Amino acid sequence: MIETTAKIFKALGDPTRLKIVKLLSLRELCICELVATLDMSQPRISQHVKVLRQAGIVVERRHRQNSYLKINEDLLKGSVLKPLKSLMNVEISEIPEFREDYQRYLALDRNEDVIACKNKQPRLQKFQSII
Amino acid sequence: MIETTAKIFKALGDPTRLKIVKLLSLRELCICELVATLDMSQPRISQHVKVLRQAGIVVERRHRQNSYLKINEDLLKGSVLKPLKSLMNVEISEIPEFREDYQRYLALDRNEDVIACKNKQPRLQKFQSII
DNA sequence: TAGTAATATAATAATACTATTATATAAGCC
DNA sequence: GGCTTATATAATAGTATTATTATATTACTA
Repeated sequence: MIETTAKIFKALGDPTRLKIVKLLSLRELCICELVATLDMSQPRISQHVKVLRQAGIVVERRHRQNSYLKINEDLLKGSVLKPLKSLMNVEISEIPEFREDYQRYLALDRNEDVIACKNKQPRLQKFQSII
Repeated sequence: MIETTAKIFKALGDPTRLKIVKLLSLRELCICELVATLDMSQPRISQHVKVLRQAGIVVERRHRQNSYLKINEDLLKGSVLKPLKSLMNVEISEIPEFREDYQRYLALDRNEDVIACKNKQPRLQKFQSII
């Protein structure tokens, strides 16, 4: 869950890949058109597109020798962020990657064995985990 | 614009930082509480928090020696994605980083000087750039 | 079938990230 | 002032990303 979400954000966290995504929002383009438009080397484009594909951000349509790319409709609907939304909305106790962390958090929260800070400080209210 | 957007996504594109964000969605926590909860070294937490702060994802409140962190309200409102949304919604011709790229794209689109692919292929319809 | 176009992959060099250990700073407390 | 706590920064080693050049694959085309 954490890994999958991180992968999507990581894929969007690069200027070249964001440029590709923006161009694909205009229309479907093939690799060589991206190469010509962005004036970058073909392997460079191919490699970045691969990252975007593996993160499920763009989809590929093959026709003859060409590889036509377009944005995954989900991204256009704003639902790329579904993984982040569910990460933020789901109960932390139900997230496998937090199994041990959450136990420590609870202990700390109850001031039990895990004593993180010696001086107890005023604290803002908890807030709900809606993203 | 591209760089700023990439920075935000890059910041969220790391498992440790996503864990920190999720924990901060429970409540405000200080560095040492994050250290105790995630059972990671203090410099490791501090460095990741710095990245999140610089991307505007978390905000810091200083009290005595402690550094209390909470999620930027904007993130909770779902508007971290504002930069991505505006990137996707704004006219590409108005994005400085695309100045030269867009000229090449137009030429290619009109089949002018930039000849990207030799064989012209059937093409999906353009679609609107709504994310 | 030889040649070319479109894309993919490999090898590599340069750079950037991550986590660690060690040390510094800064704010209390005795 | 000397000690402790909380956090920051530096130096470093290991790893991962990025872009390049060179080469391979795949699908036409003449």
